[in-house]
Amino acid sequence: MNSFTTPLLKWFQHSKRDLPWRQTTNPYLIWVSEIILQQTRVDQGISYYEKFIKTFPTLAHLANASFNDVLLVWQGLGYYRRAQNLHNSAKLIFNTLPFRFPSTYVELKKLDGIGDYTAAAIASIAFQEPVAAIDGNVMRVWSRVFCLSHPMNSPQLKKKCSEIMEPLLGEAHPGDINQALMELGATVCKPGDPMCDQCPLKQLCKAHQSGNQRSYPLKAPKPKTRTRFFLFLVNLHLRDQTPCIWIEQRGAGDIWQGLYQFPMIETNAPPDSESLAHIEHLTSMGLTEKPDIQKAVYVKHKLTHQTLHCWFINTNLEKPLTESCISLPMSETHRFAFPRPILNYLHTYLKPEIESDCTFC
DNA sequence: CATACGTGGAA
DNA sequence: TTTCCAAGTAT
Repeated sequence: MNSFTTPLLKWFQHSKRDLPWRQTTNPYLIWVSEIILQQTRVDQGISYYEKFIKTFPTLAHLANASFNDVLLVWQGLGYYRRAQNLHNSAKLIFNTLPFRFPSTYVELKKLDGIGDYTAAAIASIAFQEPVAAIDGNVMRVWSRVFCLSHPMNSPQLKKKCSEIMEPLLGEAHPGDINQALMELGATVCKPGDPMCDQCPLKQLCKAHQSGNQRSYPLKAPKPKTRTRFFLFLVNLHLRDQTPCIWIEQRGAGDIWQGLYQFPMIETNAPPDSESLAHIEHLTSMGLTEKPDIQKAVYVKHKLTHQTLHCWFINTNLEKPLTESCISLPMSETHRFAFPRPILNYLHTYLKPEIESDCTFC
């Protein structure tokens, strides 16, 4: 037995958390959990996993669902391309006869949304294939154990981890070894304050022995961020005695692909007389009153690579801003997926307004 | 290979 | 308040 895997597996056996996806070996469910957990904390992912498998209990359910319904379940989780990829891959698997869930690393990796890590995770956990699942946790653990001097997320560090793990996975329990390393990274060998006293690998860890555990892994460079200014035109109106709002779907090539928003104007600077003049120009579209920026609701929303400055402006736009706008009854907003800032505005300002304003009763 | 892609909880 | 960052992938 290996000097790493023996203490690791023993520790995992009695220290692992009781997580919903650990109660199954169903590859479909393992797959769903792995996609949800990409760049996502376990705490945040659990409720989404529960909701997802309740809505789509089998691959057939997912394959036969509409993309809109998949996106709706994903609403609020972020990285929405994951939902698209999951749905596309489910349809592909389900419609390729004879129906069989891909069961090897190589087959899995061909699917949209499944890269090195996820292919190895599913192959090892659901099919016992001895392949290394290397995520951020695993890289942090090995980075400390061997004092590796490559920055986090660098291809070099990933390659190094792959070389370290290859001889460990051949004997038995590749799925448990992968999960044990991830669990160790998530609960003990944490980024900020590793709890080395509880670590099954402390005798083997070079960083701990030299007291340098906090110096590893080396930090990845900060991503550059760009700043954007969004003006959302909020228009509550009556259609057939029913309170409605205009919404439009976001397209490809930008954030929030496939989600819905209020008609929006993006400017290069915070709203000023120039941008308001631009909005005024929309008078031809039915805007009969100049929007008052002072009354706008302002929200700052930060993404990994962007800082969004959002203003929500009430308008009396009588026609859609573009051809693709939909006049949606307020009672139907729960059928569409919105980005977090839109959803927050909807629930904080629009829903209460409808309930309190008698003109909409 | 560097960069874009969300969100929310902890420090 | 700001910063960090979490079970990565696609391009």
